[in-house]
Amino acid sequence: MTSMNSPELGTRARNENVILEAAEHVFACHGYRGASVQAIAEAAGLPKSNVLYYVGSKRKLYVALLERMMSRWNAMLDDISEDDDPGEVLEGFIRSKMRLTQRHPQGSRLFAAEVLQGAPFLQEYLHGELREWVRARARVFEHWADKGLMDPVDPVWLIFLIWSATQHYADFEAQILGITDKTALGESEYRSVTEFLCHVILKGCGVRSAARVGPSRDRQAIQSKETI
Amino acid sequence: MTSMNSPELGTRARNENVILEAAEHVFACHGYRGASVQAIAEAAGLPKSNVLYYVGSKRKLYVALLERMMSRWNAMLDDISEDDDPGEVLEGFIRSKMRLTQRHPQGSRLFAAEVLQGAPFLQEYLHGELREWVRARARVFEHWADKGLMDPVDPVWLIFLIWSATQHYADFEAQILGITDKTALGESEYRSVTEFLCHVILKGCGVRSAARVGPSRDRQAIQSKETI
DNA sequence: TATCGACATGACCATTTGGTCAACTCCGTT
DNA sequence: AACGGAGTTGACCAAATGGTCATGTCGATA
Repeated sequence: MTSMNSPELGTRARNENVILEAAEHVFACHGYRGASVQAIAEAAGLPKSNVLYYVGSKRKLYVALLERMMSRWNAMLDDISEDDDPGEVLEGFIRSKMRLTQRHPQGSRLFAAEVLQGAPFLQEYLHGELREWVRARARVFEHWADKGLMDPVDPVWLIFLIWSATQHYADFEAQILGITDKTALGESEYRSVTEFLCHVILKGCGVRSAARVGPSRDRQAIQSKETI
Repeated sequence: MTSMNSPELGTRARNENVILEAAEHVFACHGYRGASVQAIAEAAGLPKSNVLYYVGSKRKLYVALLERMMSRWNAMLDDISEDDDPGEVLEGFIRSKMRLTQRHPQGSRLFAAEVLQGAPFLQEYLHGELREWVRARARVFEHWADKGLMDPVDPVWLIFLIWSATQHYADFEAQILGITDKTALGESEYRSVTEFLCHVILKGCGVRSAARVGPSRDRQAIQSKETI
């Protein structure tokens, strides 16, 4: 294994991957307490002892998953400035967040389950990094409102609106499938929802939509960013 | 006890209430599997045996809580018709749903946890009653769009938008508190969020806002409805 | 061939799980 | 005073929980 860290993953990396995927699913379904190592092991197709051998403990596994999800989230974030175009920024945010939801629904649900139980493992992150990120964004939004580029809405509520509206399609997938009578949310649904959200939210905030003619430079930038 | 079913609750009713409240909290935090009868009993201040004596089993308790939450939801629902005013209806929906979130955050979280695990106990409801309710609403929205009373947005996505944006303030309370650095969401926050959502969503759908001068007939109707 | 470290896993452990049960108190009726 | 049903609860059970450990297998190096 020391001799090869080449394209083909070593045994360790391969098994850890399998375990992480399985665990993300089980934790997302049942939360931290409700998930059992046995269930994760079965989902991974490995004996329980083997799972513990790789991940150390249930707690470490859970933390590793949360960290992976937060790093995906961080990789999605842009810095923005007052000089940027409000329409482009808002639309970019909506599209990025929606893409995150689409690509990592399990991770999104894992995050939701963690927050539902009071975010015991994410207190620090929420009160630190994320809070500052939101405040920075909020300041810019307020500046835009002052300049008359958008309605003077509460910028924090606006961020939460985008967050919730996109997150919903992962967390409440079961409800959406039940109601729309589909068996899965496909590319076309995600596209349709994204367009809808861009329309309603931008218009609702009095932001003129960014020029939308085919996939723009902006959109490609987002795509390449999200390809972790 | 047979002789008195007067104002003062009997022992049974009183204890069942205590247990339901405690259980709603624990189930909302940890989901069905993650909640233990022991934890519920401690939260209720009763011995485990006593809890089981009243509710029969963990499963029955969980189902009872879901049913209570769905009945609260049903009690909130209006029938609407094409002749109603789109602004009034949309605003009424947002306000009602927000009030439900505010009054029953535990119940909202319980519902979220249930849906997160794939809604095993609510399949029937989602595919039946709720689906029909959404479809009926959607038809009316489409009719309004045809008449030019609102933008031709996908009515189902619109319903989900309202659902998610309001639900968020219960389910992600921990995140919101962490980010806004508050310790609780109070009446003023809920009011502020509600006004924000009404503004953005109505404007975003191209619906002219209903005449808003103080608490209207409409608003009082909603209030009295929600007083279960 | 012997050795070593990564990988694999069944046996096992203390604790907790949901649930049962028998014994008990308490109080209104006879 | 005797009875009976609602309420109360500790003792108990089999099963599942997270985690440890000893015993392996296997392939690369010496």
